[in-house]
Amino acid sequence: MPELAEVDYFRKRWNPGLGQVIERVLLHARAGVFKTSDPRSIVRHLTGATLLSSEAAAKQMLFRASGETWLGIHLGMTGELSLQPPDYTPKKHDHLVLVQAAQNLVFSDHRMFGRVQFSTGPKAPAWWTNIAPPVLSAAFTSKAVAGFLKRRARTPVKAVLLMQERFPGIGNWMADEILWRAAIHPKQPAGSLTAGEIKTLHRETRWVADHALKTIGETFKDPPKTWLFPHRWENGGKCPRTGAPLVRETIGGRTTCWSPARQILH
DNA sequence: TCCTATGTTGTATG
DNA sequence: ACATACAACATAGG
Repeated sequence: MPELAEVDYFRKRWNPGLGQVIERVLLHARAGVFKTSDPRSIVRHLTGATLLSSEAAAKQMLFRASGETWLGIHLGMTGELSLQPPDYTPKKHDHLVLVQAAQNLVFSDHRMFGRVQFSTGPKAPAWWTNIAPPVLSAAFTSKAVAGFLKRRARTPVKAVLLMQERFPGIGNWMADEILWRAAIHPKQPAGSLTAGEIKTLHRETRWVADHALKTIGETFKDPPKTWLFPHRWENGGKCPRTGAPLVRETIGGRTTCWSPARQILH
């Protein structure tokens, strides 16, 4: 279930392992999560290394270890990171386990849409530095959003919000939350948004990212009932602002929930 | 059995 | 070259 804030929450779960030696590395070398990395290289370089730091950007995490090693993890659809006791026995879907004296750091993902990346060298690798600037950074301007929407003029705005090259970290639930707050219909073609709607979309994107990081990103608890979030999968769910029924439909290949009383196609 | 799932990527088509 | 739409990836659970 990982989008921007969930990813940051999972990243922090490994915090107790920072500054500590990785004594052993256990992995399922043939798991699909190693499609873009070499599991033997991971074992060779990380065994005996010290885990130094971590950061999150968009839906990715970067763990730096001694010996100029860079471990990247993308959680895909069902991935998660957990902290397990030293005597932990890896389970079926645990693809990567960093064994330390005080705990095991575990990456598991039953559906295997996640990815483990690995590089060595003095500089952070391209797969990390190429991630688009965060929606909470100064580079994420209303003007940049306007230009991006223009180039995707005929695509439903919902699908455009899922494009990581401009909205890094935004996923299915955040996109629905943003559009609901901005009172924009998810099917509205991106090129047909008014100047006012673009400004609102930009503002709400930042608001949702900021508040998700402060709530879910810290505690993993669901946002309050005043958000669309807790209502969007309920059968017979009601819009928390209008009280009118919510609807669901596939838009841009993803199930989308919106409030027809608030979000009107024009 | 059939359908769904908080994601990305490759491919076909315009 | 770019924009657009959708199947494919792999697995569990309702």
